[in-house]
Order: sequence, then structure tokens, then C-alpha cells
Amino acid sequence: MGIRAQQKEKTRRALVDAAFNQLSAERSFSSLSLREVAREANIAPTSFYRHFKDMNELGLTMVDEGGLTLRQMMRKGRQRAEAGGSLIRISVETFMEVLDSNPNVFRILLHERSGTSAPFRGAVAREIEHFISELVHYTETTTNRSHDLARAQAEALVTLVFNAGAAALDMKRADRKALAERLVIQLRMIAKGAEVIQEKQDNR
Amino acid sequence: MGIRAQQKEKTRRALVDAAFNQLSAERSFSSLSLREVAREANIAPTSFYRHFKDMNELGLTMVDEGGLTLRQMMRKGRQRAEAGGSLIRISVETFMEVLDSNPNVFRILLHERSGTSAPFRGAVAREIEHFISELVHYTETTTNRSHDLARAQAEALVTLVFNAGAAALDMKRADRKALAERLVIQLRMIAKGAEVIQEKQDNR
DNA sequence: TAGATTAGCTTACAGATGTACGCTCAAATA
DNA sequence: TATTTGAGCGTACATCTGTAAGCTAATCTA
Repeated sequence: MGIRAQQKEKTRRALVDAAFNQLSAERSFSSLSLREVAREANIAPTSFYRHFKDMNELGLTMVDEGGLTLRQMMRKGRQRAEAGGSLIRISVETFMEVLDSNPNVFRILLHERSGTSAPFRGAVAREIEHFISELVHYTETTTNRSHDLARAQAEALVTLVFNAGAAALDMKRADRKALAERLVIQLRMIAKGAEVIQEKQDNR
Repeated sequence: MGIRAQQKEKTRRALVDAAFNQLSAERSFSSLSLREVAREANIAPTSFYRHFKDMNELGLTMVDEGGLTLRQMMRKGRQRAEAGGSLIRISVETFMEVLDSNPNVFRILLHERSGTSAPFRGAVAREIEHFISELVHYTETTTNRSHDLARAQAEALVTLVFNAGAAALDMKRADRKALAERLVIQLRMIAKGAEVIQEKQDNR
């Protein structure tokens, strides 16, 4: 890569990082201005346009990066789970760890999931869908769940996990621990309940 | 009430209504400006201050109204359920109906629940807490659930319902129907699962 | 009825925002 | 080496924002 392209990439990264760094419980992506981001990245406001068409494009880039983090998390969780132990517990622990080390990546996903920009919502929904369909596949191959039931189950699981994630984001470590415990119980409820419902359907 | 107070109340309502009317899938409360709201309410921007200290105060007022709507909904659901039928199904149906007739009331609740203003998040959390603790009470008196389990169960139920509500807000009628069906199944999973877990704990 | 109160208005201002335009100068290319 | 390209900059502008100050006229109070 030429010197020029290298420098450009560096500035682009600076912009993305600047935006991520400005996210917090009190600051959502949609509340950031182009000028603020440029300021934080130490470039002139107008130079922003050399890298992104507008703030929206920056945001979608960030959502994509968030998706990547999510998928890496899934892989990590799967690996750990293969080593044995409670799948649910291990998944929750992994999720909470990743959440802890990438809070702002989650912030943009969790916030824009219910945000006001349709493209954003779509992008986040797509990332979460990966999660769900992996889970559906896993459930179908390891249990006798019907497809529809597996889907309902997976959606419920993912909903609870992400919701807990949103709540955990701004909690102290101790509260987070309690939250994770309750989440494990709730996930077990769903798993058990789905099992019972499946059995009932089979015996009819 | 004097003429003066009457007129004042009317203008105040106009402001609140103006704000509600400007909410949509593309427009969150936090993206509204004081001037926009005043314009929609047909008053001068500076007259806004005769009624609210700032936009935040208006927003909290709206959340409170939303909470009221929610509680009315609960009451309505309970009445219907007493007439017999599946409690879960009736609750979901009631919820969806209220959602349909007050979309913007829900928008502000669902959006600010994960918004960037702590006071807002707190206010919404308090409203949802009403929901949960009513459900905990109900569960404890009609089943043999332990308190902790009843709480975990109620939280999971409420989480799924609100999440489905957020998804339903911008769906067509047909999709909404399918969503409601799946939600019913998911809620049953939790109810069944909680029951099984309770039994397991009792036999130990 | 005389005086006090106040909802709503107009005017005004400082600050922030997105972005158009044109320049510079280092890097890429021929 | 001579020419082209393009990342980053500074200046500029129209637009929007929240809100301060002070006026008016209708209502309330004594």
C-alpha cells in the first residue's frame, strides 16, 4: 500500500475511533455532529468528506464493525462451549465479557436498533439476524424442535440477551453479576419451556 | 378554573400534543427542537418557557402520560382476563390494541428507555417497574413460585412484550398478527419453563 | 375601579451546524 | 523529470438553535 493510501486509511480510522470514543451513556451516535467528530480526529470539518459522504455513512461503517465484533464473539463462545460446561452459562459469560471490553461497539448497536434511521435499524437487524439463525440451526440439529418453534425460541433467547446487555452497559460490576445470574435463569426457562411445548405438540 | 388558567392549560396541552404529533419512526423526541414544537403548537418560541423549563421537562411530562396510558392498559387487560380465556393471549391482544391506538405514546417510552438522558431512562424504568411488580404479585398469589423466580419470570415476560411492541410499531397489520402469535408462544415458553424450574427446586 | 399579574409576542444575539469553493503541496504516475 | 491527483486546509455563508429583554393587553385581585 502506497504512502498516500496508508495515511488516508489512518485518518479514516481516526474518524471512526473518534466517533466511537465520543459514545457514552449520555451521547448517542445520532447526537454527534460532523464537526465534533472531525475535531476529535484532529482534521478540518471539510476534510471529513474525503472519507465519508456524510455522518450516516460513518455510522453504518461503525455498525458493520460492531457486527464483526458480534460474530467474533459468537465464535469465541462456541469454542469455549465445545470444551464442555453449561452452554447457556458459558454463552452469557462470553457475552458479558465482550460487552465489557467493547462497550461503545454495543452502544451503537443497542441504541440504533431502535433508532430513527431506517438504514441503521436494518443494518443492526441484519447483524442480530445472524445471531438468531445460527441459534436456530444449532437448536434444530441438537434437539427435535420443529423449525417454527426453534425460531421462536431463538428469538426469545436473543431478545433477552440483548436486552440484558443494554441494561448491563451502565451497571457496576456487582449489579452486572446479579443480572447475568438472572439472565441465565431466564434463558433456562425458555429452553425448558420450549422443550415442554415441543413434547406436547408431538403427543397430539 | 378561571379563564386565564383555562387558556393556559389549553396552550400547555397544545405543546404536549404538538410534541407527540411530531414523533414518528423517523423522529425521536430528542431530535425535536423547542422551536419546532412551539411552531407546531402555534406559539412563539419564547412562550414555551411559560409552560416548561426546557424540553427535558416537556419530555418527562410526556413519559408520565405514557405511563398513565400503560396503567390504564393493564387495568383493561385485567378486566378482560377476568371474564375468562387465556390470560397470556388476552394480555397480548390488549397490548397490541393499545399500541395501535397510541403509537406515539409508546414511541417515546420505547425509545427513551434506551435513550441518552438518565432522567428519562429512570422515568421509563419506573413505569415498566409498575408492570413487572404487578405481574410478580399476580404470579406469587396464583402459583407457588418463589419470589426470586417470580421476579425473573415477570421480567422476562415484560421484556419480550415490550420488545415485540417496539418491533410491531412500524409493521403492517398482517406482520403484526404473526408477531403477536409468536409472542404468545414465547410467553408460554417462559411460563412453562418457570413452572418446571420451580418444581425442580421443590423436589430438592 | 385601580393596580398587579402574567401569557404570549417581537426583536435580538451569540453560537453551532452542514457544506460549497478554491488553495496547497506531497505523492503517484507517465 | 514533468504532470496529474487528491488529502487536508481555511474561509465563507446560510440556516438553525436556545434564550435574554422588554412590551402589550387581557385577566385577576383587593
